[in-house]
Amino acid sequence: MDTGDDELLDAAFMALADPVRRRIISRLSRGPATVNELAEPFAITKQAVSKHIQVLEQAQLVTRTRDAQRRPVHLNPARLEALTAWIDQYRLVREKQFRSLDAVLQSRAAARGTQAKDPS
Amino acid sequence: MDTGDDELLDAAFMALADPVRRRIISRLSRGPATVNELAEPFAITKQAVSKHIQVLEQAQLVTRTRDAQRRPVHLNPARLEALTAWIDQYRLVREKQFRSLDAVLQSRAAARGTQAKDPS
DNA sequence: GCTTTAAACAACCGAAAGGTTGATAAAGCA
DNA sequence: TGCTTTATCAACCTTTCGGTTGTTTAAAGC
Repeated sequence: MDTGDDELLDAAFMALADPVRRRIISRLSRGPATVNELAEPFAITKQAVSKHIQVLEQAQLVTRTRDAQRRPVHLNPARLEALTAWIDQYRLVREKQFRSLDAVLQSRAAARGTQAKDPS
Repeated sequence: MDTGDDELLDAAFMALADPVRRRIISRLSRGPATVNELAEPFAITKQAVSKHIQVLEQAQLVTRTRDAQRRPVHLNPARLEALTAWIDQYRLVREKQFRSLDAVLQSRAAARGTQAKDPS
C-alpha cells in the first residue's frame, strides 16, 4: 500500500480541488509562465495567485526557476502521473470485480453519460 | 478548455485530499461496506465517518443503497475515470511538448521576453 | 546613486472543514 | 410492545483555507 506518499497525495489532491489552481495547471501545460501572467485572467490579487502557486509547489505539481527578476513556473508532469496511478489502482480493481450486477450496470450507465474511454 | 463540471471536479479532488476518505475508497474497491465497517479501522467516531461518506457521495464517488437498516456504500468507478480523464488531458499535452524541442524553446523565449502575444 | 518592476513575506479576517457530544429516526428482534 | 442496532441530524468547537492590505527583498533600468 502507498503509506509513504500520503502527504504528497494529500497535497496534490487538495491543490487540484481549487478551480483557480486547476486553471493554472491548464495554462502551464502550454508552457511556463510568471506569476503576473498567471494572475492576469483572474479577478484576484497577485498575492493570492502567488499563494496558489505555493500550494502547487508544495504538492510538487509545479517548480519555480530563476530568470533575471522573473520566476517562471513550470509544470511537473511526474506528479500528475502519480495521481492517475493512485486512481487507476482502485479503478481497475473495481472493473475486474463484477461481483454486483447493479454496480456494473451503474458504472456502465454513468460511463455513457461522461466522456469515459473504452477500457478494452 | 471547457470548465463545465467544475463543481464536480472540485468536490472529487477535495474528497480525495483526505487520507481517511482515500482509505475508504481503497476499502470500497474490494466491495461495498457499511458505515460501521468503514469506521472500524479509524480512531474517529462513526459520525465523523458518516460525514466523510457524505462528502464522497456529494462528489458522486460513492453511492448508498438500502438493505434493511443497513445502508451499504458502493464505489462509483465512473467518477474516478473522470478524474484521470482531466489529468491526462494536460499530462499528454505536456508529453507532446517534450517530444518537440522547438516547442520548449519557444515557450522559454515567450516566458523570457515577448509579452506581446499569448504563446498558444 | 535612485526608481521601477516582479514577487515574496507578514498580519489579519471571514468562511469552511474536521472533529466531538447528544439527540433522533428507522428497521429488526425479544 | 419494548429494546438493540445502524446511521443520521443538530449544535458546537477548533483549525485551516482563501483572500485581502501593507511591507520588504531582489534584480533591472535610468
